[in-house]
Formats: sequence, structure tokens, C-alpha cells
Amino acid sequence: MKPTQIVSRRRGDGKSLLTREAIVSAALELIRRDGLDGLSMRRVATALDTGAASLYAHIHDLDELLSLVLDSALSGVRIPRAREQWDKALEQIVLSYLRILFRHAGVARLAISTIATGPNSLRIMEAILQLLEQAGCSAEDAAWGTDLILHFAASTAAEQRARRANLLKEISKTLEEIDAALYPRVYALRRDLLSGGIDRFLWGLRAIVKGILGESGTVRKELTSVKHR
Amino acid sequence: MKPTQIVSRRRGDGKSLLTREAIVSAALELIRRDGLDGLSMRRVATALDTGAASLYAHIHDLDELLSLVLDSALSGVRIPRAREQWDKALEQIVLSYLRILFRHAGVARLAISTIATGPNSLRIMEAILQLLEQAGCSAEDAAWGTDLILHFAASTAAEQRARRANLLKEISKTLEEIDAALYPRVYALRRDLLSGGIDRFLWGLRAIVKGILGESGTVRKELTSVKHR
DNA sequence: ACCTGAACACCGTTCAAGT
DNA sequence: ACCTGAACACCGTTCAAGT
Repeated sequence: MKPTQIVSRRRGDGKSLLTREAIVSAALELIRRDGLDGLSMRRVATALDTGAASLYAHIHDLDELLSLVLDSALSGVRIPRAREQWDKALEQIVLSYLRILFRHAGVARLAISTIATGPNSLRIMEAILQLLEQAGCSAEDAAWGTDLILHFAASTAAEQRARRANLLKEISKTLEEIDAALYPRVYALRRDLLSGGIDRFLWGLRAIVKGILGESGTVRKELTSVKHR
Repeated sequence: MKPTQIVSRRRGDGKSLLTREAIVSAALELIRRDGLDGLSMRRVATALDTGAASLYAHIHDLDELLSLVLDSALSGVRIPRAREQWDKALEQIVLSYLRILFRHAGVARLAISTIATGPNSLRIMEAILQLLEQAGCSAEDAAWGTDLILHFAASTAAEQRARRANLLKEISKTLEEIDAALYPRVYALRRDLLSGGIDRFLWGLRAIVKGILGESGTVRKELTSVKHR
């Protein structure tokens, strides 16, 4: 009877079409504004003027949405073309990764708890693997090293984020009140333990990279002997 | 009239007294059995034969409970007395920490997302700070280094845990299917990226420690000049 | 002081039913 | 094929009321 009316119910009214991309970008917007805890299927649905059930036509479950959101955020990570100086290039990539994680609260926590396999994660891993090999790492050490570096960056970002919130005050107050006789070093270094922004990050990155290169080759043999003790 | 009956409603019937300790140990038991996602106020309450509301007389909120659970688990971390060989002692402590996190699924995830300030965390930090200073670190580097080491151990444990679940199969399948032309190194190293147990952990720990010691002193000056670029 | 039941404001996910 | 409302089985937390 009225065949022209049989179209997506999303057309005609003000609503835009419901797509995977629209869902992911709404979720990213939400996570950016309210943090990871502010994200829920129901809230994403509300932001898109629909019910939570509608999302399941495009996305398998919350876990999948979170993976997609992480990779979407990582699309902003810049990888330099020229790579003559592997150490400079490595720092650029990892700083860019850090900045992205830092920009959106909550995405850092996501990066920690997920073993990422999205295209942007792969892009970043590929670049770091290449640089570590260029630096003289064995392929196997580069694999573990890449993982180590990315984990370190994600942890740093997540921790910095936690500090932003009123948490920092609370924690430093707790550290201020600990028993200085029982924990003399912790007490003496209570400020250093919480200090540091980009300086601390670069310090850690360089320590890790130096360590990876230093370990390369020599240690695997040692380890096998340790194992059999 | 019947003054002898006016006692805790917890007495008389089979129920044991509701205490902070009982709540924490029930929560730890739950987390050990079902993982972090299996833990909830309501489930802890049920395990103690009561309603969720009753817990709030002893514990401020879920966050506090999680902190208490983490520290309770960390009471199992052993710290050797004799410390002539700082490197051996350090590995013993960190391996003990790792083993504890590994033993109870979910506690590792907890250790990552929390900046721990419980007595057992402090105990562990104090010991590592001491060993790093003994190794020749400056106090400030020891502070950052301790944090770095503990984070690394927690990340490792959390990731290993994630692998135990059916997640590993899924991830390695995904890596098996990626575009080898686009990501040649990731593809070539797909097994190495997921491999490794205690070997990989010791490799990383030694890399980090070597890095920390190598960075000590020289780098802070560099960093200040970098900052002003 | 400690414990309780009921209520409030949320969750993720499923499913039959609509277009 | 896509979208929907209602339902199911959960959450953390509060609060008046009981002992």
C-alpha cells in the first residue's frame, strides 16, 4: 500500500543513521567527557536518541565497543616518516601515544586492560618493532621490548590521570601520615614517589630502552640456566 | 523485660560476627574464585549471610573494600632478611609479589588501577627503595624506579591472567589473520609477542633495573635542557 | 552501635514484536 | 535488515526502622 514509507525508521525524523562509526564516536565523546566510568551502553544509546538494545545490531557487546573506542582514539597517534635517528623517532611515537592517552581520560585505563589488536595498535607496534631492530635489538627482544614500552606508557598515562582527580590529595595526605620510623625511605621520598610529569616519563622510557638494548643477546642464555636450577 | 536478649543479632544463630576482617577475607575468597568481576558488595554480603547494606557499617564503599583486599593479598609477599646481594634480593621480592598477584586472578588488575598505600604495599616499597639505594641509585631515581618495577610486575601478572582465559586463543587467532604485508614485523613476531612466562618477566625486570642504574645521575641534567627546547 | 528490608537509580543483554 | 519496548538478572548506595 505505502511502499515508499518502508524505509529505515531513522530517516525522516531528525535522527541520523545508526552506524558502527556513529556508535564508536559517540562512545569516545562520552569517555572523553566523563571518563571510563561515564561510559555505558545505555548512555551511548541515549546520546544517539535510541535504546540500548538497538546498539546490538551493530556491535557484539560492551567489550567490543571498548576495543573499537581504544583503536579509534589511537588513530591520532603520529608516526614520523624519516627514521634516521631511531631514538628520536621512538620518543616521538611514544610521546604521541602518551599524549593521546592523556587527552581522553579513561582511554588510558582501557589501554592497560586490553591487549589491543586494532589496526592503529598494529601500526604503532609495527613502527616500534622496526625502530628497535634498527637500534640493534634481536627480533625477539624487540617483540618483548615493544610490549614493555607500550605498557609503560599506558601505565604512566593512567596514573597521571588518577592524580588529576581529587585522588592525589588523598594519597599524598595518606603518605604524609605514615609511620616514618617503620617506612623511613617511603616517608623521605613521599614527594618523589608522586612527582613527575613528562620528565619522569622520558626518564623511564630511556631507562627501559637502555635496559632492553643492554639485555639483548646475553641474557636469554642465562635465563635458561636459571630455569633448571 | 528481657535484657539478656538485647545482644548483637549476629549471636545466637549460626552467623559469625560481622567485622571488617571477615568482610575483607570473604571478598578475597570471592575474588580468588571468580575474578575481579565476580566481586560485588551484594555477593560479599550473601557470602556472609547478610544484606549489602550491613557492610556499610564497617566499610565506607566498594573502593575502600578493594584497597583493603589488595593489601590483604599483599600480606603474603615475602621479603628476605639478608640483603648482601641486592640483585638477588630484589628478584626474590618482585617474584614473590608477582606470584601473589598471579595466584589470585583479579588482584593483579586491582594492583594496576590502585595507587596502593596500605601497610603491605609500604613494606614492599620500603624494601625495594632500600635495595635500589644499595645498588647505587640516587634517592630520587630509586623512588621512580620502585614505582616502575612494581607497575611492570602488576602489568605482567594482569596480562598473564588475561591470557589464561579463552582470550589468548582469540587474540592469537586475530594476530594470525592480520595483513602480513601491512604489518610484516608484527606478523613475523606474532608468537613472540604473546609468548613468555617467568623468563619474559625476569628479562624485563633485569632490563628495567639495568636501565634505571644506567640512567642514574646523568640524565636529569639532559632532561632539563630538553624541557627548554 | 550494629544490623536490616526496602527503595532508588542505575547496569548489560535478550527477545518477541514491529517496520 | 534494522530498530524498538519491555523484561530479566544484576549493580552500589541510602535511609528509616528495628534491636
